[in-house]
Amino acid sequence: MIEAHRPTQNHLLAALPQVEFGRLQPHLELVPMPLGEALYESGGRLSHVYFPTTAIVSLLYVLADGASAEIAVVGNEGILGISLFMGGETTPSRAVVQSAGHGYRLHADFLKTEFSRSGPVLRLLLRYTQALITQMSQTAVCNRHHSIEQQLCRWLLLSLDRLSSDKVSMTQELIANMLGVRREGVTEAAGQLQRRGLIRYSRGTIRVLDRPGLEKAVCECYAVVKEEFDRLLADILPGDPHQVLGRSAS
Amino acid sequence: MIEAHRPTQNHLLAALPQVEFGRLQPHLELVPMPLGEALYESGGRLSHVYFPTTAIVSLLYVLADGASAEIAVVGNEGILGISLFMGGETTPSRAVVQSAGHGYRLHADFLKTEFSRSGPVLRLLLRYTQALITQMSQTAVCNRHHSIEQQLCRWLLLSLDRLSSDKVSMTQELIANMLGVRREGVTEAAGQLQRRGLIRYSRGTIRVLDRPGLEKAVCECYAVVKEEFDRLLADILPGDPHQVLGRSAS
DNA sequence: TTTTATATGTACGGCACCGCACGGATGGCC
DNA sequence: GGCCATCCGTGCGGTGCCGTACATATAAAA
Repeated sequence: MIEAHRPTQNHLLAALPQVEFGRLQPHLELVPMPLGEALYESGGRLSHVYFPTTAIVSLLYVLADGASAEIAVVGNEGILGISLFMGGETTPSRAVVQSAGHGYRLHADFLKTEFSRSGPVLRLLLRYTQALITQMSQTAVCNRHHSIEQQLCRWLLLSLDRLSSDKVSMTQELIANMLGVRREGVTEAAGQLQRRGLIRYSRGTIRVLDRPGLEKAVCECYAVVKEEFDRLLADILPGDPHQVLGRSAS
Repeated sequence: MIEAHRPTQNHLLAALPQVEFGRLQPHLELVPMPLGEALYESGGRLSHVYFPTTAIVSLLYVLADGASAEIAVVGNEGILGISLFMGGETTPSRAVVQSAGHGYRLHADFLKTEFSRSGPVLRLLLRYTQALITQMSQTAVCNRHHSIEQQLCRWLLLSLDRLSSDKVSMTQELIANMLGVRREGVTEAAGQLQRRGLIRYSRGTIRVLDRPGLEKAVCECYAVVKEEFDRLLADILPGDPHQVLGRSAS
């Protein structure tokens, strides 16, 4: 089955007024985002910004000794490459495709021109950036205070919100990398959740069986981030104002 | 001894071109920042932004159970209340004065007007915001992977960079709150550093005896944040381009 | 089908940090 | 000086996660 790709599958693009969207549209380029691809590397110069539609991308920090941690997740609600319009050109983080799919990209120069018009594009991107800051902050606190199991729940729900499916394709090894913990720790936590009937794990595919149950097991961090996204983008994004994120599958 | 207060003690204000600074200056209001004061609370509406000059302010996240963690430090190199110009009006974090001093504040409306001119003020504030994002991200990773001792070193150096003294006034209890660890953990770590002759602790005052030694003991996170601040603000701030942060005392 | 690579489950000692409890030290205050 | 609140040091058992090692299961390749 062939699925049609449209820029408006990205919520930020969809939120732009007609005029702005019209200006951008001819410059939006559909690109595949295969699993594991790095949209940009730590310190690397950015040539484009990316608007995921069906893909999910992780913002990762990698330490000198190879240890890493995910500091934020970006899906079809967001944009990658904020350092371009924030003025820094580069960041010390990596952006790695966590779930394969597609997205649209836009040339750096074009975005900067658009941004300097100080119109809806600027306002929208800054709002989104603030939401991203909230996500990063909450991640920092979660890293400090919550168990692996709680963090796994948070991670699963964040991914689920950005997919139109109840299946997350991801090995425990990769999840461990995201969370910055041992692979065995994830095995352990996932085993717990499975025994409680919340998920079913099999070789790189997690099926969520009981989402309400997951939401009971997760720490507060998930809700804080979700509500802040909804709040910050509610008066900008169209549709149900209290559901910026969330399952788009019925 | 009376010390004169000048807005340009804040590096961001000092970095503004004459014209912009001239517009702002009449609206800048000197305010004391006593230890423990909250400049804003989680979710609270902001009436002003703050430019610290001699004070240091912590951005704290507090969890429902009372546990907390510092996600960033803001001193005379920065500004508090970024959610005002980012468009969100509020954030889920608290801003608490960690080291007493002074700063200047500016009415929200005035700042927003200035920001909407899309001139140097906007560029400067966005650059700073990106540097802040880096600090938050690095904190998240540091929370995950580094020992209390390393984090204490990082915290001390970050504070030192924002003071014009080698003394940090802060009880171990408060530091523990910032780092999101037990007070005893800080006692332990500080004891180690003291035994190695790097610091001297006595009832709420830490004197740094061997800063180079501290810089050897700290994890990479400190340098990453410092270099990113210097890089992002180097072509904006006056003076030595490689020393945005750092001891201003000789 | 057999082989091979990859993914997941399990076990075990070690350690950093936690929660708790208490003793001792310091400095302000009467 | 004597009292008292605050701050710092220390000890102890518990636990969550780590590092390591190895066994098993599944899917892909030969």
